[in-house]
Amino acid sequence: MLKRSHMCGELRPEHVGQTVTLAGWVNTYRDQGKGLIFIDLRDREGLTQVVFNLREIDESAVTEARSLRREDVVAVGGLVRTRIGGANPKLRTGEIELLAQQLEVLNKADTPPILPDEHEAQKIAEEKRLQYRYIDLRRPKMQQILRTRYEVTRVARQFFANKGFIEIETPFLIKTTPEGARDFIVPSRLYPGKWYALPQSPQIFKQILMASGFDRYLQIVRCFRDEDPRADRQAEFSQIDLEMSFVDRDDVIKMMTSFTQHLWKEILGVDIGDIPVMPYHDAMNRYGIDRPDLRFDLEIEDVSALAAKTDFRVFQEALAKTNGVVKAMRVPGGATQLTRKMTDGYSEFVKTFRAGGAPTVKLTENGFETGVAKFVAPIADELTQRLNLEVGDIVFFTADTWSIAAKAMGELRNKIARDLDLIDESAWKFVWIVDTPMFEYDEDAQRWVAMHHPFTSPMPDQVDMLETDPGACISTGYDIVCNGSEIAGGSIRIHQPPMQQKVFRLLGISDEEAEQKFGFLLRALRYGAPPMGGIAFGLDRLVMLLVGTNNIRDVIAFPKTQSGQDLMTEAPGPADEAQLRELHVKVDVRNSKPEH
RNA sequence: GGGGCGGUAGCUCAAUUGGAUAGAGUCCCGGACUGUCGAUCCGGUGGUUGCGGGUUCGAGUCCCGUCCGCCUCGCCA
Repeated sequence: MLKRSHMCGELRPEHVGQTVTLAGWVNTYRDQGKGLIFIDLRDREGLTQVVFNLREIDESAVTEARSLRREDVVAVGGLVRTRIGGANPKLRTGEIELLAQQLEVLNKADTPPILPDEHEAQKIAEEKRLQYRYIDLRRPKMQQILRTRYEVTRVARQFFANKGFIEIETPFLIKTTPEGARDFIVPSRLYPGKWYALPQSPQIFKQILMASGFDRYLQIVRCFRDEDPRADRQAEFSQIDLEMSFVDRDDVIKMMTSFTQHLWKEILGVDIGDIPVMPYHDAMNRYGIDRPDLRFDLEIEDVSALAAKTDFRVFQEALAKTNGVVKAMRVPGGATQLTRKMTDGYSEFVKTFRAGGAPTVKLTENGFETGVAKFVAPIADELTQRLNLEVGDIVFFTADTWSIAAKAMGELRNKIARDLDLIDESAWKFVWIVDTPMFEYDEDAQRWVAMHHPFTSPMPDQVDMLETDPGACISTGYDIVCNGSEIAGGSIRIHQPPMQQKVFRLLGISDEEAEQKFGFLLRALRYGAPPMGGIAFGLDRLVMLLVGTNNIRDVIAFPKTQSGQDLMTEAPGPADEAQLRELHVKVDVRNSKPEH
């Protein structure tokens, strides 16, 4: 076999005159006739033009070169020379070419169903790209994304190593735990009828490592949650998981701010500056969402008090509800930019978030017009003043319970920003969201559920509230949000058994159940656990932001589809009877089809 | 589990109101061409219209079911 001497992105005019050997994939072939063939040879570093010339080598080699097709794997030896036909500015190697002297076909490829071209990839159905992932991953863009992903983990390991963090692996085969997402479970061969679960995160183990005295822990780790995927969500995903001992909230925020700044500097060369801190309720009230996109200015106002003065039944009915509110959002210039069809569309849009609709008014030179203008007439001046309205503005309202109205308005805010192109795509807007409530009440289950997770500590001055007013109790939780995307979340943990017990009870987990499910954690706390706190960065989302994609499958080498299949390997697949017998598992596929 | 969009040649798409032998580009095959670079030009092969049923003289098109992909609500401590 011809031995490779250089990579295909490497050769420059200074190599002219050298005899080299390249190896790679045939990216394109251009046959100029019996005596002259061009091949663009590709490897992960780039493209190099190879020329086969009948005048320079024997005819059989040219004939063989002529049979090359896309994605054949070849090695070519020859002489580097300046291009005769002029340089190609599109290629980094565009000033030179390799005059072939030897050709070895290492693997003749079948005609590829898809091609790893950037201009093709835009058009090719993602289904095909996933099915032939090995071809799609040859694309320079995909290579660059996965390299960036590696760079992120490399920078993280280096940064935290310098800060005294130790990387420790935690098990994948663990015990199923209550709360949280649905677990993936794995049958136990040695214990009939018993099951392992795959971790939703290494949360409990990293806390125990703190109890074990490791002080600072890091792990870049896969997590598993058996929930429906989304554009930015996969059933298996990766975290940069961190935990620190003897720290409070500000210590963690400081450390992780520093890391985030360092990461953006290292990967993009961008100085993101300080990361502001915003209380959860501010985020919800002003932006309607706990991960506000601060790249644009639209803000939401609570106008309940004004709305109460109107006769509009929608407002009155909402305000009559427990926690009923009326929210308003001014869209500057929206009166002219948004058509009736669009505003009707927005009304339908908010219905998907269980709001009733999004009534509007436009402010014209003649005062409020269209929509609910006649209802807001009595509060016209106050509303104008409150929202700083100007002629040409449009105002959207939502009226419902606080949580529904806020969410509907928050989603509408993001949608209008996209539609009106208000988002500064070059901006990096980070914010810490803090002071999140410990619990929210689940109406369906009729009980409190943890907003973060059951191991989150309340703020020190809030401990008494656990008993008096759990719904108002503020946690130590903190999330980093970047451009409307949550990239990390964590908290100070409970490190004293009595408080952990108290929180379990509040969550409706009995002492017996707590002992059975979390006994090992409670004992670990009992035998001496330090105050501790940590965070986990969503690696996939970090990479998505850094490479500028909104598709999580782009940043995972072998991702799954929305129905949890791997189109390349066709997982999941059946297991044979013997395997199942060994695992003491019997399959009971209920046929949900109607009988007829 | 719900809603929306889609599935036609290897790939990307078209096909009028239900109407003739389902077309085009590209890929592939053959030919021409010694400076191309998303090469070009000429010719050709290539189809279970996702799958199963139904309506009809006739279905890519209409109806029912089903599978798959994407987006989304629920869900995701």
